[in-house]
Amino acid sequence: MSSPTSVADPLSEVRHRTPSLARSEVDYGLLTDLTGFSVKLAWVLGHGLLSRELDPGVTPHRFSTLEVISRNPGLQQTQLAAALALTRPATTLAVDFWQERGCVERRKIAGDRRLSGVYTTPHGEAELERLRRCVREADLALTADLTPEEIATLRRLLRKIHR
Amino acid sequence: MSSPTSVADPLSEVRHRTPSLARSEVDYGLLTDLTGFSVKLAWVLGHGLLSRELDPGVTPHRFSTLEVISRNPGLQQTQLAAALALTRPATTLAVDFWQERGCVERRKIAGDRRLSGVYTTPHGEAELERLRRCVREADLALTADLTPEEIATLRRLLRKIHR
DNA sequence: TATTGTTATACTCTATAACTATA
DNA sequence: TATAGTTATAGAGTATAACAATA
Repeated sequence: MSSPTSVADPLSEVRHRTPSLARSEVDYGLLTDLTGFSVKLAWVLGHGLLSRELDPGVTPHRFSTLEVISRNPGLQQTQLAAALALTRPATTLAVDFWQERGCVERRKIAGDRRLSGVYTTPHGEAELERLRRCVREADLALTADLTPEEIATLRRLLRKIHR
Repeated sequence: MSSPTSVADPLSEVRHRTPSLARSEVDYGLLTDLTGFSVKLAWVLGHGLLSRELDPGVTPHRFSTLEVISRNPGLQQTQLAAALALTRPATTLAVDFWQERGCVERRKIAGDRRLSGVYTTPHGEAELERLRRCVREADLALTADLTPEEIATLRRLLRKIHR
């Protein structure tokens, strides 16, 4: 079970810092009828829950970067940028972030000295394993009010949107 | 019907600037199994579609502000801040933005001279009507691959998340 | 002393452009 | 000349704190 009464329920805590169509006194007009606005509210809530779960400085986006590096050893930064829709400068900074923490390293690729592949270090893998647990927990909290069938349906429909 | 072949399909155009689990060569690992990541991708896509549809400078967030002001005449800025999860300084700037464009005005409230209510102007209402059409169009584009039943289901499930 | 709203300031994130080193 | 990656710089957005006016 989760921790006792001393720590507030993270879901309801983050929810109170999120706009709500249902709880609010104000009239949201057209926004109520927009799928995009509902998607945004769900995203704000999910981002808040996950940010709260992760270490300070480790944003959801930075976690995604490390996860993709881990699953694609030797990925070039240009490919990483394409996969996460980052600019190349932003990718440099993201890789710097994890490299400074000893979680990834750049290795020169033989044959073309402009290129370097990015790899997780053993310490990075250990960190990632810990972060993955936080991420799974935040994702469970996000969908806590849904049945497994509803979660599956929601994912299927969202995937039809973003593919 | 929409415009002819000279203008590219906005959905596919924005999609190409969005990360994609399905189209990409890279392995997204755990991210594939996260509802939160799917929500984020859908949000990025929707935000891109809507930004593209609105005038330069008019962000989705600023549209929401104007819509809420319009539907709640005389709302105080503190209430507006609470409804949209803005800080009060951010609310001041958002109201300034629309006031500079002649779309809203602040009116002093009799009885407590600290307070002022925010109202749309006739010009603001006309602008809003035009913007609402853009917003509806972007929302239709976002859900173009879903049936009406699927859209209803998606909204119901998202609402269960953010309430 | 508390509250509404504004101003000042700083920080993060991102985007563009310019630079380097290779090819 | 084109490309991978870096650095420099500027812009948008947001957050905190300090402030003014009023209660």
